[in-house]
Amino acid sequence: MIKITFPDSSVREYESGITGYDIASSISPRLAKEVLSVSVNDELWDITRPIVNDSSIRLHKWDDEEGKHAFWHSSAHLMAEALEALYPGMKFGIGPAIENGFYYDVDPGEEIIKDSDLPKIEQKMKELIALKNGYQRQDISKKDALRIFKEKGDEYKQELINDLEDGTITLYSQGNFTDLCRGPHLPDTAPIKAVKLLSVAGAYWRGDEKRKQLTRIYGITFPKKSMLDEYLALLEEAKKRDHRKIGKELELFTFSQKVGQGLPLWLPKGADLRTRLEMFLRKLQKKSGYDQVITPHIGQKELYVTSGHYAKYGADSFQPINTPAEGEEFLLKPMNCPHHCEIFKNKPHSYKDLPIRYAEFGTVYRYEQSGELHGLTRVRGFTQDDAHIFCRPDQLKAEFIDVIDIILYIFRILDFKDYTAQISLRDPENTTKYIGSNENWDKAEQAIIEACAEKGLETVVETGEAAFYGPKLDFMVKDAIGRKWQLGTIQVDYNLPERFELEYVGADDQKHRPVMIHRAPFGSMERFVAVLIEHTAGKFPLWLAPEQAVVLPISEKFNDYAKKVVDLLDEQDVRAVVDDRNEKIGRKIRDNELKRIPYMLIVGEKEAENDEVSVRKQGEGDRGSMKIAKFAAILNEEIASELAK
RNA sequence: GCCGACGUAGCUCAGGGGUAGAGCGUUUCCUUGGUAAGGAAGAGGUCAUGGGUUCAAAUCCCAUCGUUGGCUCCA
Repeated sequence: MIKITFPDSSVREYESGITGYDIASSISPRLAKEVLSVSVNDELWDITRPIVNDSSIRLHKWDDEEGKHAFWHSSAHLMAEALEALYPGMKFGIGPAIENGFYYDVDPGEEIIKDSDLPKIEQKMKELIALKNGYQRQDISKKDALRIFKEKGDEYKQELINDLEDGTITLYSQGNFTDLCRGPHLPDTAPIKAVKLLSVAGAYWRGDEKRKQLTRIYGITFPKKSMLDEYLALLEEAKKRDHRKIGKELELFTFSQKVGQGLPLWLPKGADLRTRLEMFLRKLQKKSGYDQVITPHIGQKELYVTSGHYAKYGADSFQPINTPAEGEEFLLKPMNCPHHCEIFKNKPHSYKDLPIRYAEFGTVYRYEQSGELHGLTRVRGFTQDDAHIFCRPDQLKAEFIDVIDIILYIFRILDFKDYTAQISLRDPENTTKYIGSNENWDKAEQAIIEACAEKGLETVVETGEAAFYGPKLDFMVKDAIGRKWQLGTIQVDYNLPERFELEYVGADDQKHRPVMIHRAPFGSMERFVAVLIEHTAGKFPLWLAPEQAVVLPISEKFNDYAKKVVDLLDEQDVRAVVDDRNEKIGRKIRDNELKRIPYMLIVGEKEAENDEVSVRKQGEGDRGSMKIAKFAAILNEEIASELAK
């Protein structure tokens, strides 16, 4: 007999050799039907694998990550089986479960797999599901594993096996398909009731663009047909929040082929929104001791040679601008830090002056590869809400924490709850990617980790994700369909102060090197506005809305009164416009609802007689009539409460 | 940059080897209406651009540009 410990710490005895499935059955038939995988001493197992030692277990159903994972991973194998049947000789890379579904990277040789081939692959998968083949696990020696895949002619699997320890290698087979795999898998294909292959993409083998590009097929499966329908409906719904769509509908921004790709044109309402965000941050920064500076859009190439950016990015960025005078070379400003370093050097600084905080809404230009451009979230010309803090080493942590506070404050005001704070450290295996001494890197990384710990900030650590000159703390926020974008960023830098030979005079009358913090709470105005649009679906908070109210005259007879209302509201700092089209009130309401203007003010004979407006809130409906001044007061109160979070 | 998809009126899209369609928007006229689409008439397109095939190309083929789902990259 063995002892099985459950998550609630209860312990039951079972015969040695019991399986996860058997344990689930012993609890309830329903659980047995739903269990997909099992964690045995925190290792994920098949529910058919015999447990022979005392263990603590967790059973996973569809609702658990681990359950879905087994389901989708098994689906990936199923797709591979279908592919092998349809395309004999196809070679396989890796095929994992992902957050939503699964993919498989395959090398179809001479064949090209297109979107239009997906239905026939789906069809094959459905045929294979009907066979209800079991997934068989098999331990195998490294030598045998290599032999099998060598015979099959699959060099990708051989490469993977070569990186594995002998004694840890397992194969899984279902039907005619055998794959190198750690598992776990479903007992058989029967639970897979709905299949949808979503897209075809190119993906470099092992993520290395110097290696062969394989064909990646994305798919998703569900235990019920209705769940697939719901998922697809959800995706459709999410697409309605796409900032590119809403940006067009609400006339916030546009692009022009003639101006160039990745170069956004802000339309009046978008510019208004963006300016308001800038003013908001300006005010916040003023309170936090920042000084606003302004620097030019180009700088001598030499400036970026000094900063190290030219060596790192020069070849892959916009090329130098040449002037009629010989030998002059300028670069479009790809970042503001070198300029700010030169501002710091404008005069000598005492330790008493520090920290010095230079802020600038600095527009920068970066040559992003064409395939990387994406709406407003990835562009070639954008404006960073940048600032550089020059401080003494003993001030670093406090400064860092202050910046975290600014970012969290902004997220709170704008209701961004679902964010990830990511600490990006350098890859210790590959230090040539970075500049600066090991000692400085260690100090900088330590400072970030300590500051986060002190703030009690929940973080994830990514090694190898640091900037080339220093580690950073990034705040990642998801868009409508779940893609993560970096918004706020804080970076510690010991390198630029050294390269620019920045100094201050200490209490000891000696020269010392300041530490630098790069930070941008929004990240860039473009990306921030994009994510804000997707979060709000274009229904901006009142304080940000380009138009806060629209006055709707019942008939053209009341257009003059409507204009008077707008003027009166303007005196109370309320942004209002008139819809004076020759349309019925129902039509005006509909159109302005769709424009997401927060308040509609309906005016006709009754209102004109009493200096009133009939108030209607966007998405909510009639709020009754009130004096114009009262409405303005209510609106300003609402704004105050939005900004008091 | 790479793999896949797409590009038709301001917007959303249908069509498709025989010379251009719808709805919305826009313009004019009628209507002056009280809480989510009033009516009529008109204007508007070198079917992304450049080649090729063909008696004939918006339609088929190639290239380029742009957009897009991914990959890589992201100072």
